[in-house]
Amino acid sequence: MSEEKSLNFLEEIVETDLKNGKYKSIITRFPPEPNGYLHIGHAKSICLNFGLAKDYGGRTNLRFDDTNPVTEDTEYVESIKEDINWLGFDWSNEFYASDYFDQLFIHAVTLINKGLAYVDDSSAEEIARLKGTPTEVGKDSTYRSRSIAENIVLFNEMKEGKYKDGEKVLRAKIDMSHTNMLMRDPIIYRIKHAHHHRTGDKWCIYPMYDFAHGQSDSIENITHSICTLEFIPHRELYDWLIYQLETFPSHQYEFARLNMTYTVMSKRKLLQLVNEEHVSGWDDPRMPTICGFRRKGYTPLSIRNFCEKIGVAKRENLIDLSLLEFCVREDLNETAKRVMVVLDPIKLIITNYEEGKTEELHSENGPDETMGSRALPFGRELWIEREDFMEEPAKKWFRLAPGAAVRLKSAYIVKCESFEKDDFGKIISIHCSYFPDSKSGNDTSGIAVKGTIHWVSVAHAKTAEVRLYDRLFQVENPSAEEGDFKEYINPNSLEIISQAFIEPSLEKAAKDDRFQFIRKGYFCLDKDATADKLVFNRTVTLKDAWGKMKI
RNA sequence: UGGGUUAUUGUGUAAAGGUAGCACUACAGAUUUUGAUUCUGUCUGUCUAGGUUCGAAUCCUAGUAACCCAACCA
Repeated sequence: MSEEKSLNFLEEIVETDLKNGKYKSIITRFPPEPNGYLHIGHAKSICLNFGLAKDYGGRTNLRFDDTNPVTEDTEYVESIKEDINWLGFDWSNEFYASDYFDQLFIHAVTLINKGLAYVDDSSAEEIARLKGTPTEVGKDSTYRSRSIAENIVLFNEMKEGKYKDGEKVLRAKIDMSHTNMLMRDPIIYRIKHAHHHRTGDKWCIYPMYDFAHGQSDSIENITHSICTLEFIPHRELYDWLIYQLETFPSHQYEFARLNMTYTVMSKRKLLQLVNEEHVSGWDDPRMPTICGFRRKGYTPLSIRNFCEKIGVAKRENLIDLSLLEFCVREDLNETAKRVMVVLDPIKLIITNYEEGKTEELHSENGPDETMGSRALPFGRELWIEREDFMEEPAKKWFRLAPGAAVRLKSAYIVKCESFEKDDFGKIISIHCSYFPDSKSGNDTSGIAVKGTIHWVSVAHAKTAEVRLYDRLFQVENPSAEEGDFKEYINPNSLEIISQAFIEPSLEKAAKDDRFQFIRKGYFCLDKDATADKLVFNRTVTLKDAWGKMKI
């Protein structure tokens, strides 16, 4: 018996529709507005839409919802396409809502001819006032009773450019006392004398979201139009338009958007972070954008796995950042090359090791033997991590301390004999003796040590800048806190180590390489790296049981 | 004083009247030349109150809480 995999509610809907023969195959769509960069919340939607089609043998269109020329730009179109591809998905068609402007105009005329739409000359303020409130019914506009013929003339004049922005709108004629605010004669066309990134200056009237989006779905024969919870009230209008226009009956289904701890997910807030320079840009590795995660070193697989693990449902959620971190560690643990880098150096001198001597040692590149090994130069003087030495060792301390011995990874066991301090009491060097017969691979010393530390040969070390990223916010849910969310920005979200010591093999680091700096975390090369200056980003730390114990 | 949606451990997500499961987190232990990985184990849950039933997370009734809706944004 094969274990029955439990389905999320959307998969159940699709399976039922397919089983009942409602559709022969499904078509979904991912409908970004090209006015910003994609974030991890979009990744959830992408995985859902493309994943559903992939799992059930359907297709997915990429459709840019470009009905507001004022805020949209081709720059965003390109970045969105890049991000979707990077995540590992391909679309069946690349469409634009603006491709349908002619058809949408005809649909609008149809509504007018059916007496279901009218041109309103009221100001925005007046329209808002007459709309009422959720608890108070609206009132009809005085223009609501215009004749069909007059509406046709006026709407065409709107299209011809006879009116200025805001002078007139086209509204659906539904019900000003409807309990659903969206059904109170929603605006479906407005005048905007603006240049559109695709249609140029052909149009000066543009359809509103509810009109354009739903009918674009119909035009593309989208079977399952999946969106987030806040669009639930829109569904009634979505269905009304399909019914009145007698177009393909696409159906809208809603799921809860992704929220994650220690970050914000709204486009508006992310834009603020960029504009007010709290981060370096949309692809700042601290941003929850897809390009931010990419630059930080996250893999497409890890993000897809994350989207799989968080599930899909209709209740508000706040996902632990630790789950995402688990996913990226899970992937990188298997694939990242192990290397040694010392971030906060202190010099270790092996007093009984011949001066000027160099040995070539070897170390495994990863847990899987097929990853091979690499040469590692070893000498009398080494850089080790400052935090790996304690003058007065804590209990359960496995690392270096006066009189204590540790294994130097892939090298020898050393024992601390003494250490030196400068005038300020800062330790500047540690003197050790080594056991020649403890060499890694053929250790005959019989000495057992509890700790193993990483190191880099002073004589062979190269340098690099290393950027250590931490969570962008200090609180779990900055959006839910009192006051401005930016008050909760973590002031220590970026620590730059301008000169870390790296093992020589890292000089050949390439763009898509992933590394584990042993005992320190996963890292990748940053786009700022040049031939003269390497720059690494920390993708994520390793789990740190000792670090937790200390607290 | 309206309408809509949702409620299962710290966080997510399953269970379609029949043993509340899985993952992350946390904690404990084993292994470890990364205090990583791996392995083993432990803790915590059905919003509340009634009802129906042999049996309720699931059905009924009444509450409660959270989120969404008053852009010529999407």
